[in-house]
Amino acid sequence: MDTEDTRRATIGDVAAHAGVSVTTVSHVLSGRRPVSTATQQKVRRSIDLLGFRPNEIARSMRSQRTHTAALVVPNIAHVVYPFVARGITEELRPLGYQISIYDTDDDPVVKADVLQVITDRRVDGVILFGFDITSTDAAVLTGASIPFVNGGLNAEVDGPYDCVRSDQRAGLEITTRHLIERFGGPLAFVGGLPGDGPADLRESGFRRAMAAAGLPVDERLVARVPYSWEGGREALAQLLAKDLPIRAVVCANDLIAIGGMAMARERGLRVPEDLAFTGYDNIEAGTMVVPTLTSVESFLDEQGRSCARLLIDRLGRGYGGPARHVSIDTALVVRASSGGTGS
Amino acid sequence: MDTEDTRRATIGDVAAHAGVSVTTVSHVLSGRRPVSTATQQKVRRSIDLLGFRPNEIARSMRSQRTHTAALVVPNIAHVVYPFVARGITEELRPLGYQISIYDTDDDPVVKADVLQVITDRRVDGVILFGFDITSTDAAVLTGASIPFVNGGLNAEVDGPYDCVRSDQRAGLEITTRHLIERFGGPLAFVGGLPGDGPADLRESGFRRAMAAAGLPVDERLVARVPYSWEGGREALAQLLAKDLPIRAVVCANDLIAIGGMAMARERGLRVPEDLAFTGYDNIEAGTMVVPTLTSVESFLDEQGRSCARLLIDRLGRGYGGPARHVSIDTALVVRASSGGTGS
DNA sequence: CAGTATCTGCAAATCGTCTTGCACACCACG
DNA sequence: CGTGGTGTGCAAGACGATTTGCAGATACTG
Repeated sequence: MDTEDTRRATIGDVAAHAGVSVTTVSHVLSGRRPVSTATQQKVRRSIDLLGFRPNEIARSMRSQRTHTAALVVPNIAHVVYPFVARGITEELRPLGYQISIYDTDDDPVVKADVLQVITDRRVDGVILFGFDITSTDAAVLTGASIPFVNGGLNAEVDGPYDCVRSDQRAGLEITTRHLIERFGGPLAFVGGLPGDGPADLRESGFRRAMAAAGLPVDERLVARVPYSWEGGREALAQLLAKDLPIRAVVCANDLIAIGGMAMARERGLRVPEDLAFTGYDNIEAGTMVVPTLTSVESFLDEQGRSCARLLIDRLGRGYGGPARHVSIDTALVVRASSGGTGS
Repeated sequence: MDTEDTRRATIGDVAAHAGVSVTTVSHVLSGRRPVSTATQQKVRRSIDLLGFRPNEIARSMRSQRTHTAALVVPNIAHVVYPFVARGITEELRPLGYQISIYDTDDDPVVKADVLQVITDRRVDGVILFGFDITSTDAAVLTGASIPFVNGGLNAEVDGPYDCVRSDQRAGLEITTRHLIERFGGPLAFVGGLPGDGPADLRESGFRRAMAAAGLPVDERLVARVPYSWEGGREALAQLLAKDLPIRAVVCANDLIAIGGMAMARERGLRVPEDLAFTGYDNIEAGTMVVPTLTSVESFLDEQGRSCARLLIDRLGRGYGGPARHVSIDTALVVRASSGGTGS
């Protein structure tokens, strides 16, 4: 038996209980018009007694604002996105925004659907992270006058939308330069498969650093494999089989580097004494393998925070004005795999 | 300047454009009353022309349903929660629910606030994962008649709420038994700090398996440290310093095990020939360290799916009926750290 | 004492959708 | 020609809050 009334109290219930009109209750709540102290107290007591809380749906209906920002990501289980989400939340929650995270399951159809749904729900703003934005996607949002920010690896620096990214090319230049300074050469490079998002950017970073140091790239020492531990093992097996001298390996991400190190050690090489390694992304596993892995930190939480700030800014300015582009710096984290200690 | 009208079309605009009443448009949309084919076509054309989409806020207001479920987690950046989120999404999205993920920043105050806010927004249901539910938390939700399900390590099997958990005690019994069968003894145990959520449960699993095998627990071989890589290193350093014979180490999670293995190898021990290890949680890093780590998989996505199913069920049945409790089985994953191959 | 501010508080309209009660037209049947 | 279905469509009233126009009390001013 429900002793409790199942329906939540409305502002009307409060007004009736306090013996005033709904207007008065609303004014007590919002403070937009003066209300006598006596009346205020009556009203507040009724509110407490009835456990009244304003219905946000009704509020949104009236005010046309939902105090909600949506974060859309391709796959929340991919390591990078949770950190981005935390950065965004930290920035936006204090301003009274709730963050709803939506996962598109790596499926463009689901992405389109999600975008439509959040548009129908009239979120105040959207942060897309980790996508190539299609013009249809953008049209859905702009058509509903919903501001959005694009972040992540594929965010177009030159696009017409606000965007945030980290400069991966520069990041790979840093690791390459680091290995050149410490060991000279010859250097091998293990990249991701072409077309896999950041692969081209990262490889171009390697090449640029080599060129800047006046070193030629030996194409026999360039391998491209899936961004995985197994990929790294395979790449190193191939490289070592060629029996060419190699002093260090620049890897395009940490999984490849960790797999590569494992293979090198299986083949009797000492890391970093015989062969040094660097990775990219600074994943947790890199701190737990032996030797610990030199990598590049791209400050995902900061990327998230930047997205949030851009969105806030856009919320204030409306759709007008130029698109803003923010680049987040990366940082080298030197560990044992490249000789360790300091940078 | 704005060629586009910034306001989205409403059902009224459609009606005016098609020369019919809003009722008719609504009936075309919902199909709840027959509408002549000619009228239907007129209306549909107007809808397309105007790009009309029903305002979900207004819909929710009217229907008292938001088609939204909230997932609340302590910290989305903690490895386990994204997988849970994926499981939930997979189960709930096909049923037309949107999933909003909320992060409480490991802060009970934020948790209370988030719960209040999602209540105010009238989500249809809530999944709490990874919390100790306080009676206040529950009261907020039940007071608003919002069904919820509690999942995760601390979900109370005997509590009055629907809940899902994996049997960690059984999981640790499995690893302990596995090591006993392979190596006999003596066995050491490295657990988490007492009071840190699952620590007590996991330790009791170890003890139960030892008792079942008729083996005494040597308390000198029991260490308790933070659930971290550093904790594992420290624990092994302490244990090895005692200079007692140890054949294998049961660790309460993978981070501890990986750190412990690293320390053991630094001290010149071979893993698993001199000292075998097992972990718990089956994190990715365990597949990348040398030797690879034997662990326990607890099927987080399946836990998520179960939560979702329980919630759906509750959504259908309403608040009545008994609380349901689901336990998700765990599975041993044997890798090199305990001798490898097969189970 | 009349005239004018300043407080208070109410009634009613609004946000966008869905649903219910009616009404009108048309057809068929006895 | 009445009677009773079907189709078809409109007007009006929720849902729960906010805001605006008004009006009755007071209090202050000349």
